[in-house]
This record gives sequence, structure tokens and C-alpha cells, in this order.
Amino acid sequence: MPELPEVEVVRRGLSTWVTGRRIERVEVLDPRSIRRHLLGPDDFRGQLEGAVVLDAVRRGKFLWLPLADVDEGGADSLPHTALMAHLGMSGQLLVEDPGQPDEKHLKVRITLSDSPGVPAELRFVDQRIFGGLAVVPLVATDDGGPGGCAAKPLPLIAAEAAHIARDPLDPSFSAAGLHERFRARRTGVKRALLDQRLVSGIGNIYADEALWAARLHYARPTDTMRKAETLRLVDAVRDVMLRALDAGGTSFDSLYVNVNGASGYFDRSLSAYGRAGQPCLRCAEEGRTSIMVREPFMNRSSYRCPSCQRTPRNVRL
DNA sequence: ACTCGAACCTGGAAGC
DNA sequence: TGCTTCCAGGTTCGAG
Repeated sequence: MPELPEVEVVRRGLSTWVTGRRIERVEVLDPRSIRRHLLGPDDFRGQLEGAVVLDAVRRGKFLWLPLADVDEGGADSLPHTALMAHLGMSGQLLVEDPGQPDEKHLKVRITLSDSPGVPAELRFVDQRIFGGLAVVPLVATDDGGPGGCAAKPLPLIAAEAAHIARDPLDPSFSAAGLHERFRARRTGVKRALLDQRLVSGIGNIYADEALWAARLHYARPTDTMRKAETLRLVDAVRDVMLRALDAGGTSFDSLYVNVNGASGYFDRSLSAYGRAGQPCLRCAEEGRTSIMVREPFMNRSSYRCPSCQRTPRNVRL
């Protein structure tokens, strides 16, 4: 399950290996993976073939490659379209040699112009099809700031991601702004963390990790949050993401742009998620014993320590 | 306008 | 052993 740090690793890989190359051929093996491209596979292929990849940009878990249009001559003109990618639950973007056998869940094959020492294919592989690709317009950002994390930041954002808030690793992200949005909401803090319109890039796992680190209950009403608590929570989110980025970034020097759901971080560094029945690490450190619990939440699960993440007075789910 | 649950999808795990 | 059911997850969409 790629989270923001894994998507950032993919972005860096694409930035290094795909930027500057021309798309020669596109093969859609499963149209469900481009269902967000409403005009269908033929149009998808037609828009991509001949285009040159200018950069790799990420906001939250949304990733896009701004394209130089074939018939646009001026190198100084801003790009109009981008190849948009979301990895969903199980998506992978792989840069591979054409000789490699097709993956079982290979969905889209993109053949790139030759580049010395770099494989020629960009492959989108996705088992559960929650992710997908689409060619989308680039629109101006509403605040005039950069669209997201990029090598050459532009005040443009893929239309499909325009409703997504900035993520906590974005230099333009405002924790104070998030606090204001919390106060204006009538919902629980975990639901707010997962709402990509308020803050992007946080999934179920990192939400639990950050809430545990910040000692907050998932059902804490956001309109009762004190500013110090919001800032503590934002710090915790950043910390979790940066540590995962450190762990995931280590394999980045290979030619393969790879997202692996079983990254070392998930295996070794989780303090809350999946730890039901096990002792709370912080309580243990402080000489107390409390057992982590799993509770249903939004048809999923939340993990917390009943001792240091106490149930609030007015629960909001 | 805001909030929340359903739906999408696959395969591994758990239950029978 | 083989079958069925459950569960995981991010995001969008529609109902309330």
C-alpha cells in the first residue's frame, strides 16, 4: 500500500529516469486502469504518443508527468496536459527492459525513446485496480504556489488533483491553516486527517501512527482541538512520513522505479497500526502496561492505546 | 453546504 | 481438503 513517502520515491525515480524522454508507444492492456480517462483508450494513446515528459510532480499521493505537446513548438510555453497517475492500493510504476516478462497484473505499457543505459518501458502494474492513469489538463493552482513537489515547480496542477489540499511535506503547507479548517469542521480528527481536501497524503496506517505519536483519540472532535494539539499532530505526521521516506529512499539508486507495499518501514517501524493485543510501546517505556486495541472505524480499523489515547468526552466518528 | 456510508476490486486469511 | 466469507485499502460518488 503505497503511502506518500513511497509515492515520493516513485516521483524521484520518474524524475531521474523518465524526464526528457518521448513517449513512442502506448499499450492499454486493461481499460479499467484508465477509467478516469473518459475518452477511452484510443484517445489516451493518441494524446500520449509523441509527447515529451517534462517533469514529475507530486501532491499527496497524486502524481503527474507534465507533457510537452507534440505540435507546440515553443519550449518556453507552459505545458497544458499531464499524464496523471494514482497508485491506489496496489499500483506500481516500473521502468523495465522490454525483455522482462509481463507482470501478471500489467495494465499499461508505455514505450519511451531510447536513453543510454536506461530501460525503454514504463509499466503500470496494478492488482486491485484502485489506481489508474489518465491524460488530464493542467490548471492554475488556486493560490498561485507550486502545484506540488517537482524538479521544476510550476504554478500548475493536474485538474484531477486540483481539489486536493497540500500535504504536510509541501513547503507551502500551513499547519495554522489546517487548524482553522479543523475548527470549522464537525467531525472526528481521524476522519479529518483522511479527508484529502483538508490535508493530503495521509492514509489509514499513517493516521493511526500520527495519532498515537500525538496521544490523540481518533474520535476527538476537530472543533475542540487546541492549536498546540494540531501542531503536535502535524509534527507527528511529518515525522512518520520523513522516517518512512528515509527507509524507502534507500533502494532508490536502482534503475527500477518501484513501489513495494512491504517496505521495511511497514515491517519494522509501526507503533500503533496492526498492534492490537500488544503492549503500547510508550506506556511500556514509562513503566506502565497497557494493551493496544483495534476498533472498527469507517468500515475499517483504528488502532490505539486505551491509556494514552483516551476516549474524548464528545466522540465524533 | 456539510457529513457519512457505499461502492469499486482482488487475493490472502480465516471460517466451516 | 475444498468451499465460502471476510477483510484490507484510497478515493469518488450519491444519499441524507
